[in-house]
Amino acid sequence: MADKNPAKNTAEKEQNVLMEKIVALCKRRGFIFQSSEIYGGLNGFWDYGPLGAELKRNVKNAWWRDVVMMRDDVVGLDSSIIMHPKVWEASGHVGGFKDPMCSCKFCKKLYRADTIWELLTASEWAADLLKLYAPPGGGPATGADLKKWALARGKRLAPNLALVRNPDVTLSWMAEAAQAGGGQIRFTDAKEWISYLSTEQRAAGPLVTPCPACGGDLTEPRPFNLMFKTHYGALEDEASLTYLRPETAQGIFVQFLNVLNTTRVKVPFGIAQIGKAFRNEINPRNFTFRSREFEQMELEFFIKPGTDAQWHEYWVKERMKWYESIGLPASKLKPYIYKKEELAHYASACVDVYFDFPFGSQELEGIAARGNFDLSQHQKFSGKSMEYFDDETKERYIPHVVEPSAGVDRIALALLCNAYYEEWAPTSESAGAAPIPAEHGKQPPQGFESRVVMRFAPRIAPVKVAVFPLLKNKPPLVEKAKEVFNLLRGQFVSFYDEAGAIGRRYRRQDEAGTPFCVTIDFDTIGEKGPELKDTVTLRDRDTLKQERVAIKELPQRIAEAVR
RNA sequence: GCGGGUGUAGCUCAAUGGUAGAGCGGUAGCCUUCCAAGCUACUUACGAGGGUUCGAUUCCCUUCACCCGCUCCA
Repeated sequence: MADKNPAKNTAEKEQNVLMEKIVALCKRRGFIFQSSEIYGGLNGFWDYGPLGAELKRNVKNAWWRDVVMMRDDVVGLDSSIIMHPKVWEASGHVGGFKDPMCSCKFCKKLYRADTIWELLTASEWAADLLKLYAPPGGGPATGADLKKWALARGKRLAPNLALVRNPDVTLSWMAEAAQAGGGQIRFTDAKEWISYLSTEQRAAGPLVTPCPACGGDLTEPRPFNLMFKTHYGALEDEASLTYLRPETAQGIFVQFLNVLNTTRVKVPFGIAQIGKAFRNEINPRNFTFRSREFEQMELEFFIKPGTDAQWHEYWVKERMKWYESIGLPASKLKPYIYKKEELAHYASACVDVYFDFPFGSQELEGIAARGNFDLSQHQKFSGKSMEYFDDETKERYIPHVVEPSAGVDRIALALLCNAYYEEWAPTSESAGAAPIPAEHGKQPPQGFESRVVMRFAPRIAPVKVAVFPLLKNKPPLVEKAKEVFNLLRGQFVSFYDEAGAIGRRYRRQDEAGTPFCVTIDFDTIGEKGPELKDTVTLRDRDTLKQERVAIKELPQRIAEAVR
């Protein structure tokens, strides 16, 4: 393989450095901590600190407000994490949720067992070798042909294939097997033929499946069960085995009839749920992006069969708009439209919402048109009819469903990555100047100092407003500041700080992403006369501009900005 | 799961086979101080478990976590 483009390497390195800075800030400021850190941490699990908890709650509240509160056609649900084990048989998770994996004993590559044959036929060496399975003369090639291939093309293309590693041994056991079978081996198909040529010694075990990359021996498929097993009841026997839910969606399908019967909803309508889900990811990576315990926001929107395409399109648009409403810019959001062959057999369409993280473009949400697969499965497994009677058309049917399913933790991470910004802010000697964007690898000019600011949309910022007395050793200022703080804290997540120099307190709030800081000074307590009495400075996080505002106007000013 | 790297204070980084030091931060105090100001004091660390050794943060082994690459992502 040729060297990677050095420019790309540099860019990648910068992105890695950026991600490291974001992770460091998350820990330093109390957004995200490693789970069980004092015991050395636990791979794939993360805790949210005081600021992270607020951020995450804001994400969930924004979603609940826009998807449930503000709509006539969606109701909420909060189902249990542990459900009847049959739920997971019906959903297909028990059967299909464990992907058997094989790895190559030679080059160590890892494959999903059910994709290997596909990869093989696409690989250069197997495609080349397969020409000998059905040569122009017909029938599999002779041992001499195979040996010739092994010594020439095979050596280059598939160095670890048994036929190439040790052609004489491989071909001789095949010849023996042929003799024992009466002259010729009857291969059921090309797949089996390849497996024979991949097996150096038959006595050592079953036929070998070769590695698509190098031809080496793959291990037997090992099941990876991606669901967390647990037991209900105090006895840990087979009968009490169940799972922590790998998605919240099934709780919705399972309670479909109860919701239908208690809320007088009519198709089309949706059931929304926010909650934790658990998956034994093979390889957690990229900070909180792929965690083993995570939180989902899922909507199952039930529709009349045949209206799938239009509702799917509707929800894709709605959801893209929503991401912009919480401050993720359209330029970093991309829809990924599934190709026909990538869809599950029951799905008619699926679009993922991708976000440009520093570690690449990754999925935040999937919006799938799943037909009536889930309700049909539960009807089949439970024996309960999931049919809906449409009063208007007098039709009876199992509703189809469009499922927008979003990851709270991924969205929170996207917000953190998007908010992180380094710039050069004026120091006291050039106070009043506007901040300027930092230039990579350079020092700020005279009168400026670099600052890190989390530019969250005010709507999702963890803390909305911080209140400071200019000096803490002047009781009238402190008293007044506490009064203002108490005025605001009931309406907004607010923070009171009197420690250290005022500039330091501003910078602390910049790293927390607090959009507003209110400072009580000597004018507030009337030292400069009655016209400035009971006014404060309202400082804007992004522009650093200060404005003189009457205390009684503060709640409205802030409310308008954080709505 | 494989390969490579890393692990010393909250952060960044030192030193050392004889149990560790700085800068920044944090806390407290002084200061009529609006963008990480100044002065003073205080605070905190060798990821975990074994082994070698009189003695291990340092050498060896194991393990855990994090980062990078491969792979995977129903």
